[in-house]
Amino acid sequence: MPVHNADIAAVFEEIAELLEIQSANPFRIRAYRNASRTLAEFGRDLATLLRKGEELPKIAGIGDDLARKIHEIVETGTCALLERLHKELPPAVTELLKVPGLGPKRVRALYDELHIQDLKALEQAAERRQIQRLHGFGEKTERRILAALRAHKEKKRRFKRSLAAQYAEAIAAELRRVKGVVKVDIAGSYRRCQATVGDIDILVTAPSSDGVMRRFTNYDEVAEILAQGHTRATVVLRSGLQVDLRVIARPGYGAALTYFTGSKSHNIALRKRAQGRGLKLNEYGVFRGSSPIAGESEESVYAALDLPWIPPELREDRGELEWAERAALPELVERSELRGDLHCHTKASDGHASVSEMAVAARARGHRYLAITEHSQRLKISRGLTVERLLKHMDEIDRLNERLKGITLLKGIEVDILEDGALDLPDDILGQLDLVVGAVHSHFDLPPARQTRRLMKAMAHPHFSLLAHPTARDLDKRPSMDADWLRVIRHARERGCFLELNSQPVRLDLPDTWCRVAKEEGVKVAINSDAHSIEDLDDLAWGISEARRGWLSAEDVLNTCGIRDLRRLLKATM
DNA sequence: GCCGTTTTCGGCCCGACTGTTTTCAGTCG
Repeated sequence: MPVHNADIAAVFEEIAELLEIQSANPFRIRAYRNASRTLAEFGRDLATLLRKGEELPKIAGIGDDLARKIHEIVETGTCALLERLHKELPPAVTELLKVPGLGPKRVRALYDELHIQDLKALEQAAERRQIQRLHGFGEKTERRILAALRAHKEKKRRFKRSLAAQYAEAIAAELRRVKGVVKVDIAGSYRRCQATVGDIDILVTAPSSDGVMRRFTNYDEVAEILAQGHTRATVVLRSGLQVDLRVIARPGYGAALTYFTGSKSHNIALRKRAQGRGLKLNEYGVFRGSSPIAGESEESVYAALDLPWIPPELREDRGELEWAERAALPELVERSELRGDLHCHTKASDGHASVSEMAVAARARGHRYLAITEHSQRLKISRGLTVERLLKHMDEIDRLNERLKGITLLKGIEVDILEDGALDLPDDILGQLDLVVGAVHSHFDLPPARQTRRLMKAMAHPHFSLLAHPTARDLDKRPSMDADWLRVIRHARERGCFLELNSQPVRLDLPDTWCRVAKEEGVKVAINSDAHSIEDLDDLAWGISEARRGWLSAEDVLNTCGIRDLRRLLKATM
């Protein structure tokens, strides 16, 4: 079985959890946890590297011991330490840690006292009222465990950012109306523009917290109040979305916003940096001893640590502090820099507007060009175009271009990439188009090697321009396809073709981490709406957010070019 | 277990809230 970085990361995470339950040295635990996280996001596949006989690259947080264990895991799929821990503690106990309210200490107590080692045994013990009798537990804790187990069965869902926005903005607006409130910000992963969010963090600046707390907990969408204190409260809305509120006084606003924007690991990195300068950073400010030296704005916080302000989208502890220190952070792409859109549909296939309606709407949004890219014949459910219908459609676009002012329509197609990597229309037809957008709509779960070959074969086609929604992920129901994405990206560079970042809120595909790899590999990314209606043209905003999270600048984005440069770049692919 | 313009040893991020306590440990973000 091939071992991926994610598998190595999983072994380290499990070791961390088991050590935690054993009350091992917390810093040793942290070392495994940090390593797990680093590896999960590491760009190059370590197993492949080692198999080629290459040295393990120097990775921060991986020392001699963990490097040895990586070798071991790559070779055997597991490691001796994990096996030993499994002998001391049943593997399933780690799932108990996922129950809210249960940490390592309580899991240990449950195992030692009641021999509970999985969720089922936990539920039975709670139902029999055995848990409340344990030292350090009580009736309330037991009830909470039962409730959490029930919620677990329903599975806590993550919300697409576009959906969370509707709930979050409404509650923020409500809090802005409370008397005395100075400022309301939505922080957390929402502000960092993550594709999905697990909960919402709202930060309120107000001289007194009472009115805000009252309005928050009485908000009519609140289904349950999980916690409520003087400065913090947590509720669950009827939609299932959890919302955390923090109220702070004015002076430390910037420090609080930084703190509650996260990410957690970015915060930790910042605090370490503060510490290295003899300072202390917390949500109230930057302190030398007990005197505050910064915190009124985010800029002041970063400046106190000798850093420029870092855009929220980059705050993931993916090297942004080092790049900021060298003043080398990218100038992130903005919506206003897009000159056009290279993927949309009309009534001719499964869209809702006519070609001319889409053109006029795109022009009104400042676009200088719009590629019309209907589905191809195989996708019958979307009324994909046959050769005959496509030829007719191309005529219509030509005629429209003659009378349209201020925008150019490009003739394209979203052609299906078939299971074997062939394209769903004949070469001579594809050759008559301005661009060929290839897309996978079937066979998402081929073995990775076959999936990779399929994509590379499609991209090698002489008329191929752009790979649409490359990983085919659906944030509500389907993970990214398994393929060797680094190879696919490098193949795009060799072929001179491009990758799409599809802006539909449910896709946001190419995902941020691969955007960054594409940038590093010199492959331009097209940020497209894949609009099926006029309103969908505005989805580009979501795509821009994902692109910014992927460190993309205007120069890394294909459709920031003017039409002449765009045609030249597309020509090179044909 | 990692790491070093204070250190190869001795550090390693910080505070609020809850429940079970009777002054605080455990958990969470």
